[in-house]
Amino acid sequence: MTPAPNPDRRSAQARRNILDTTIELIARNGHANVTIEAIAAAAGVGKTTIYRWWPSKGALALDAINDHVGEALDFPDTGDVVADLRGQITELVNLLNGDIGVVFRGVIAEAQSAPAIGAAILETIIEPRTRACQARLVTAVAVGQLRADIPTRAMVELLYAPVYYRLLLGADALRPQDVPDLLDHCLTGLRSPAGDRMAP
Amino acid sequence: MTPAPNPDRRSAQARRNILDTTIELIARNGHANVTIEAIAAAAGVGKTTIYRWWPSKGALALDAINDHVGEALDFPDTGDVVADLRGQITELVNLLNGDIGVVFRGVIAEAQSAPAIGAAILETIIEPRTRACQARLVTAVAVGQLRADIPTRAMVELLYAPVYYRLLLGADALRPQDVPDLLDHCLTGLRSPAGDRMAP
DNA sequence: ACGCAACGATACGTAGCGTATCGCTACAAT
DNA sequence: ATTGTAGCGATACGCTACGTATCGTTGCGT
Repeated sequence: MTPAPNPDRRSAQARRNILDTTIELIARNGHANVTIEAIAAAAGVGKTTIYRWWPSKGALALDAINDHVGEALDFPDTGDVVADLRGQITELVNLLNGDIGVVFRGVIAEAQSAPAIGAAILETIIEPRTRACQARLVTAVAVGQLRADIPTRAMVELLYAPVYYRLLLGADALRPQDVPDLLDHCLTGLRSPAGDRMAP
Repeated sequence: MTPAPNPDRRSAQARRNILDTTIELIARNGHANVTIEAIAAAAGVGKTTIYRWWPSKGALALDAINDHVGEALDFPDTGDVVADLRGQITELVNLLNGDIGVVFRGVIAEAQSAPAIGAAILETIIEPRTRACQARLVTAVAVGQLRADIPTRAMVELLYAPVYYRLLLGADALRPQDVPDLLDHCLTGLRSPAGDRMAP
């Protein structure tokens, strides 16, 4: 293996240009249609520099996402879990409807054949926010706003799965204004409150 | 454009070999790690033959999926919508946990940067089964088993989104034995039946 | 002033793309 | 029976991007 480079001597300027250019190029052309050489050229950087710090285009794009999103999407606690979820999911939907959404789709795509990328997505994006959401749900369960007989982990998946389903498999994007209904359906359930009146 | 080939003179043998080999190779190595040249070689076929009938690896893989799945995953109607959903979703989970799951993940991945593939997935896989599910839900609504104030389209997404979420973003696969609980959570909802007892 | 390591640039061999061009063969029309 | 047609497998082609190696250059710490 090539000797590891020294992060202390790393050019902050080159890193910034690379991360910004990555988002811009992928957002415009799609992940699969952007080459590392093109990113290097557009960023005014030697492609050696990219390969020195990132092992693949997917890893670079994932880094660019995390750099751009930063501390956004943190979880509030107003006491009303429905309002908190509505706010957070709406914010996520807005983010995914922009440039970040295109880049994220590409990274998830690459992860389907590259387990290392999948693990990195989970570790840097999904898991931290899942845990934050779980923590919020735990307090909601404690005050009786949510059922206590469902693992909060399962709740998180149930709430966010439709967002990612629409991102990756939907005919069109989920709109922010659709979030309240979506949330209500998850919370109230599909079963009729009237019960089964099939047989007379 | 190259003149369209005549389907009547197409070699059924070559088509069979290509479709079977595609599933086999992608299931073993992952979509991104299989080349059309490798499929042609393993199928004992000239790569010209593949390019003559399929425009891309994604289109070929999608065809191979549809060929292998065939009429499976049809929708029963036993009168009990919960049992019917449980059976159908379990069947889907089993399918996605096998070779088809690997191939499908690859096709969805390719679709993220290739809108034509995405449209083809919707048209040949998602939409027909969504409509079949919707039809079953409509009868369930009619007999009072499901709420009448949620569009059946939204219900379908709510039920199936967690399956695809786990397929594409999960740390590990959804097990068939997890389906009943998942279904119950969707049907009953996350909100506590006791109501909010936060403030004394 | 010096040395080191990251930098941008460039060259390189390799893999796979998608197309073109071979006879060869199976089948349909005559 | 003969002939024409068109899909077939094989092979060669130019091209693009990959990922690595190797330059001289530059900027920073000592």
